[in-house]
Formats: sequence, structure tokens, C-alpha cells
Amino acid sequence: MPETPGKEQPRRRQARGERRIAQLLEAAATVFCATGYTAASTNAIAREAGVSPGTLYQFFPNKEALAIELGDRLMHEMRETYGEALAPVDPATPLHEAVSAAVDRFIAFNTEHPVFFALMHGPDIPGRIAEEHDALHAALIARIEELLASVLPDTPGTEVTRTAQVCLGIYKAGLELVLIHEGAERAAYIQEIKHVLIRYLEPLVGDRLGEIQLTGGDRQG
Amino acid sequence: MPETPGKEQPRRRQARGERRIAQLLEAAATVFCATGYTAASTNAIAREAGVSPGTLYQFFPNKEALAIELGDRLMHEMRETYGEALAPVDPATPLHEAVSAAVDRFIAFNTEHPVFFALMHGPDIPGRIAEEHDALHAALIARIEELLASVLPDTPGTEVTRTAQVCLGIYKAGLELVLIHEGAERAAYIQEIKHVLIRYLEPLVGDRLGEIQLTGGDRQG
Amino acid sequence: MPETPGKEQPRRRQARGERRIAQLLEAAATVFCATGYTAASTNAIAREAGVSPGTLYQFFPNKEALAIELGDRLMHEMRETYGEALAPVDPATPLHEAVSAAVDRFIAFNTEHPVFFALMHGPDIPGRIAEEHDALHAALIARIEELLASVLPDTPGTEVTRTAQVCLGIYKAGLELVLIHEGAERAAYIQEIKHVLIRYLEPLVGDRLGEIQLTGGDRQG
Amino acid sequence: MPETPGKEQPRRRQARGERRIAQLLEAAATVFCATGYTAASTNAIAREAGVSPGTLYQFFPNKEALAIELGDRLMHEMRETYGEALAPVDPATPLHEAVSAAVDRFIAFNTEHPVFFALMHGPDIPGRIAEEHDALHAALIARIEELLASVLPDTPGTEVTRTAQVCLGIYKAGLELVLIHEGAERAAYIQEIKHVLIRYLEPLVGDRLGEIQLTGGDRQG
DNA sequence: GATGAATGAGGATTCATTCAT
DNA sequence: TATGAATGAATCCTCATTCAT
Repeated sequence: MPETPGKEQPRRRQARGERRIAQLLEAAATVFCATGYTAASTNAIAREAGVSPGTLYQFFPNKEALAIELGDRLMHEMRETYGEALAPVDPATPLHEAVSAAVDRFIAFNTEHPVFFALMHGPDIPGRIAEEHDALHAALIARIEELLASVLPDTPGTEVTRTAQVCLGIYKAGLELVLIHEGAERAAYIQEIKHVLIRYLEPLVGDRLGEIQLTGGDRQG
Repeated sequence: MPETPGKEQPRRRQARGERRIAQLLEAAATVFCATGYTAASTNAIAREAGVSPGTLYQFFPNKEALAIELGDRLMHEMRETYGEALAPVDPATPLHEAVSAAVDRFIAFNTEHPVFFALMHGPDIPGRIAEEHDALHAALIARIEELLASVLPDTPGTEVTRTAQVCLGIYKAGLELVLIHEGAERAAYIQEIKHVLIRYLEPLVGDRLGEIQLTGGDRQG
Repeated sequence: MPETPGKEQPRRRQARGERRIAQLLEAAATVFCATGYTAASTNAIAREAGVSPGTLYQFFPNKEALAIELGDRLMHEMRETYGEALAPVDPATPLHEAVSAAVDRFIAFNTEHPVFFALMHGPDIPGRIAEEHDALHAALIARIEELLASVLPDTPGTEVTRTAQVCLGIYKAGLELVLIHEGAERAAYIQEIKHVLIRYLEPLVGDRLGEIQLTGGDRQG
Repeated sequence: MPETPGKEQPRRRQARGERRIAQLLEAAATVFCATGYTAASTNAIAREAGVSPGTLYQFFPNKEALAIELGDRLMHEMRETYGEALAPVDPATPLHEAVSAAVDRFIAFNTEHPVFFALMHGPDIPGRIAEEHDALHAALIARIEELLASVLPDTPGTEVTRTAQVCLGIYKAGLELVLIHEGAERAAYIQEIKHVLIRYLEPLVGDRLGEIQLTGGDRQG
């Protein structure tokens, strides 16, 4: 054991491997963003990571695995960064503040991790990955549902789910617009997302999150 | 019996050609829907059309051309079917009626032509096609801008454009949700799209389209 | 406790090395049996042996070397176990007894060492190994020739060789049948091998090994 | 129609394709013989056939398909050439004549089609092909069983099967020896195969095929 | 025009082997 | 020594596109 007796060097090799994995995932993120999942070639990813194709396959059994691991890590990081922050909402928070804060946080996350968007959107992403990212999607939906349910206790589950889906849809659509703009225009689009969400939710949840609506549902249009 | 030597030979040929082209585009639509643009193979399209790959290339120089022509035709048909119907809006129409009608019409169109959606969404659709479909997108945006401008004469162009982009984004996001559901649930999602749009637009354009808003927009959040 | 600094360090190392080598050869045997030589991967062998690929290459310069060493050891063990037992044949032994004993012994050996068969049979085993195993084959042939020669002193060498080749061929073909059956059926096939060999040899060597044939050769058919 | 007006040119293209297929199968046969199935690369086969890899895949979905089709064609040709000739055996035929004729015919066939042997032997030939060639093997066994059954009416089926397996095993082992020799030596080996088979079968079926044995088999050794 | 064969570069993946630690 | 990461050529196979008929 020629190791400096310290806290944690369980395995030096794994450290290198860990680094490679991160490197490869980063490269994959870059390439997926640039060309989409289907068009991304593993060789291109390896090249981007500065390693040989064989090395990629030492850590990932196939292209899918890269996308899946990428998704998992994103999910994890998202939970780490924003997850807990989102969960508890002071019922006294004004709706627009809550929405604004949530949107800002997600936009920040997505701006830092553009793959997230790329992976979430593939219409030609094959089966297993789609499922995997459905999981990601489902997790987000669940989170939103939770929040909604806490302020809409009398609304049936299907309706809450639907509202959550719509919110996420709005967010994703808005995100696309945000990502293709810069500077002031981007800021303006962020504002718009907030407006859309607030105006959509206000009739349902009231001005303050605490003011629970009585009717709960589709009472307009 | 190769050809009765007469005047209208070219006509006949063109007629046959037109049929072939339609056939091929239909096949392309089917395959694009099933697998997305990138994963769609020209051989698969030819097979789906019941012709040989060589025949496909007699009419389209490459895969892109299929997608582009498909987009053009969809645009054209859309204009034919709904274009003019959309243009003139009676200023007295209640907002929710106008929105409801527009959404219903587009949903109907997209339900009948699912490729539209498929082509509009590809994150891995290469450059030139993306541009082409930006054109499609741009045309839609222009139309919405027109409508908005007619009821928001004092609003600056950039703002109108932004609002139009947001509306289209909301619609596309909603469409995705609509297409993955059936029956009553689908209907419910259609309702939701309408709600979102109406609530988003109401503060801007007023209850009736004629009632021009004074505040002019983004003064909230 | 890296090493007690003493005299027999090399010994110990060698001992460890020997163990490793045995381990690796055993793993190779397993994998060769399971997938054949060509399809066997060195990484799979290393994994089977519970070591890293690098370790494998510390002891064997390449895949071939594994097969060759494996062959050598099998040969050696065969000689150890049955070699001397086979050599001296009491001329008074009835043919069928001699054959029966020999077949039983070989079957036992091959049942215990199925690689033997696997290595001997590869039609896609590349050159050098083939040669190597030709050596193995040749050794067996030599042994059989010896035996035959001792009872067929007047038969020309080529004929003896031919007879030996035929015997070995019969045995190998029979072995294949034996190995794919179990229990009583296997026993029956072993019987059959014996019948074939005895009936084939009887006209050549006589009922008793001592009764030397006069003509020696092809006096039938 | 620049065709010599003849009997049957249903499709010219198919003719070219047919030729290509034959060409590819021939090339596959050559390469399989040279390197065995596993080590044979489709690119090598294509090269041998003088076409590009893509062309190979226009006609065969994968490497397996080549081997399977090859096997089927061999089986077919074998049936065509020798099948019927083998079936009816005059009970008066002396055993050695029947065996001699059969062996000669098979040797001729295998000499002309060495792949047959190559395909029949792979210990590392993957699943589906193995099954396919088991079929080939089974067909041969069935044929031999038929013949044996006609002269051994009182022998139980399992025994007949066993005898057939042994005969085929002997033949295959002998074939190997035959194929690696030339000229007089080859002829001598062919003689040996005949001897082995005749001596093996004589106690079972009698001198003449018609003389059914009473003892019924394995009463020796 | 139509056909289907032909092409060959490119993509995912494997594997014998080497190398830094 | 042992490890496991690294390599890169080679494999099977696909597909947009072209060509002879």
C-alpha cells in the first residue's frame, strides 16, 4: 500500500476514470446540443473529449447509456440545486413571486445546462432514452403537481396533472424562445413566460398561494 | 403502347409526375412522423411509396428537398384552408371566441397533418431545413402579428413579435400535449390551450378585440 | 507486508506466478470451451480469471500463447496420466481389451478436459496454433503408430501412419458424439467407438495383438 | 427490349441480382473455407466477390444469412445430385458395394464443395447457424437412418439412430483426412473409410443388405 | 421514367494489446 | 506485479446517392 495514509483515496484509477466519465459526458452534452442525439456520433463525442472511441466504450456500453447517464446527472444536479428550495412554499407568497422565482431558477439551470433542453426534445430519440427522459419529465411534473396540490386541495388529481403538464409545456416552449435570444430580448422573453404562467394560474390558485380557490377547475372560455 | 403521339404528352407525363410526387411526399410524411427526419431513410420512404429509390431521386435531388417541399405544401394548404378565414377578424368578436376558433382550426389541421408537427420540432434537423422551416414558422408568426397589430395599433413591433412568438410557442407546446392524448382528455387539453392563450392575451387586447388596451403590455410581474 | 526480505523471494514470486498462470489457463479453457478460440476474447478470459487484462499479458504475450500453453499442458498431463500406461502392451492382450481400455482412458481424459476437444477442432483456428496442435495431434499419432508398429512389424510405415490417422479420426468423431450425450446414451456411444475400432483393426492385427497379420493391408472392399 | 427473344427472361434485373447472389455465395464459400465462419469478414467476402460491402448487404441481411443460404443451396444440390440415387437400394446389393458407392458419391460432392465441410464443423458457429446446420446434419442422418431401417427392420429406433450418427461421424472424420491428402494417398484414405464403414456395418446388416441379422447389434466388446 | 443494383464513406461497437500508475 | 485506462484498427452494417439497363 504505497499510499499516503489520508482520508479517502479508495482507488486512484477510479479517480482517473471518474474524470474521463465527466469529460465524456461533457463532450456528449456539447455534441448532443450541437447536432441532436440521433445525429451525434460516438466517434465525434470521443473526439470532442479528446479520447479514442475505445475509451468511450470502456465507460459507456453504447450511445444510449451516455444520454441516460447525462439525464440522470442533470436530474440529480437539479434536485441538488433547486429541488429542496422549491418544495416548501410559504403560503403567504404572492403567486407572481413564486412563479417568478421558479422560472428564474429553472432558466438559470437550463442556461447553464443546455443539453437538458436538447435531450428533452428529441422527437426521434429512440425508445429506451425516451423512457428515461420521460422519467425526468415525470419527476418534474410530480414536483409541480405537489406544489399545485398544496394550494389546490379540492381539485381532482387528473386536473392537477393536466395543469402541471400545461405549466411545464409553457415553460419548455418559453425556454426555447429564451435560449435563442440574448440580452434584453432574452430578459423580455423570460418576463413573458412569467406572465403566461401567472395569468394562467391566477384564476386557479388566487393571488396569494394561500387563498385556496373554491371551484378549482375549468371555469372559463 | 408507350405513348399515343399527340400534343398533350407533356401534360400526361406531368400528371404522372405529380402523382408520383404526391405519393412520395405522402410516404415521406408517414416516415418522418414515424421516425423523425434524421432517422428517416430515403430508401424507407421509397419503399413506403412503393417505388424504387432511383425513382425518388428522379423527383427530388435529396432528402432535404423532400422535407422542404413537404413544408411548402403544408404551408400552402394551410393558407388555402385557414389563411383567409383567419385574416379578417370582426373587431366585435369576443377574444375568447376568436382564440377558440383559431385554436380549433389549427388543431384540426395538425391532427390531419401530423408531419407538420414532426417537421417543426426536430432539434436535429440540419441547417438548411431548419431555415426552411423557420420560413414556415416565420409565416405563421407574421400572420399572428398581423392579427395582433390590428388590435394593438400602438404597441411597438418588437413587442408584437414577441407576443406572437409566445402565442405560437404556447400553441406548439399545447399541441404536443393534445397529440399524445385521446378523447375527453384531448378535449380537456385543447381547453387548456385556449385558457392559457386567452388569459395571456386578455390584459393586452381586452375582452373584445376592438377594445384597444391603453397600458400596452408588459407592466406586470 | 510486501515481502519478508529473505532468500526465497524469487520462489515465492514464481509460486504466485504459477498460480496466476494456472488460473489464467483454466479461465482460458473455460472460455475456449464456451465460445471457441476465435470468439474468445482475452478480456473475457481475464475477467473469468478474476484479473485485469494487463495481468494476463504479464504472463502471456498474446492469445495464441494461451492456447499453445494450454495445449502443451494438456499433452503433458496426458502423457503423465496415460502415456506410459499405454506404451507397453502385452502381446497376449486380446485386441478388444486393449482398445476398450485405451478408449476408456481417453474418454475419461477428454471428459475431464473438454478444452482438449475444443482446441483440436477449430476450423478457424489460425495458423500457428493449428501447427501447435498439429504437434499435439502428431504426438498422439506417433503413439498410436508405435503401438500399431509393435504388432504390425511387416507393414510399411505409410500404411501404419494411415491406420493410426484413421483410428484417431474415428476416436475424435466418436468423442464428439459421446460429449453431446449423457448417461446411458453416452455409454452406448462409447461402446460404438470401441466396436468401430475393433472391427476396423481386427482384420489387420488379429484377435490377439500377438497374432501378427501376414498381409497387413487393404484386403477387403 | 434488346433481348434475344427467348423462353424466359421474366426480369433482367433479377438476373443480374441472381448472378450477384451466386457470386457472393461463391465468395463466401471461399472465405469460409479459408478462415472459418467466425473469422470471415463480410468485407473480405465482398472483396472476394469483387463488389462493395453495400452490395453484399443488398442481398443478404447479415453474415449469418450467407451461411444459411449457402447451407440450403448445398443441401438442395446434394438432394438433386445424390438424393434419389441413394434412396432405393436393391436388397441384393452387396454391402461393400453399397457403401463404396455411397462414399464415392459423397466424397465427390464434398471435394467439389469444400464449404460443406467447413460449415459443418464450426465449434464456434453461433446459434442460429448451428441450428440451420443441425438441420443439414439431421437431414443426412435421416437419410442414413432410412437406409439402415430398410435392412434392419427389427432394430429399435434409437439404435438405428445411433448407428447412423456413428456412420456419419466416421464419414466426416474420414473426409477430413481425405481432404488433406492428394492423389494416391487420398485414394488410400477413401479406401480406409470404406473399410471402416463396411467392417462396422457387416455384423449388423450382413454380407448382403437383404440378409437381415438376427442378433441385432451390440453384442460385442 | 422506372428499376434495382452498386457504391463507399461513415457509424456503432469490439478487442487484442499497451501503458501509466 | 497488478490494475484498469487507453488505443486504434477492424468489424458489421446503413444509407444517401448514382448508374446501367
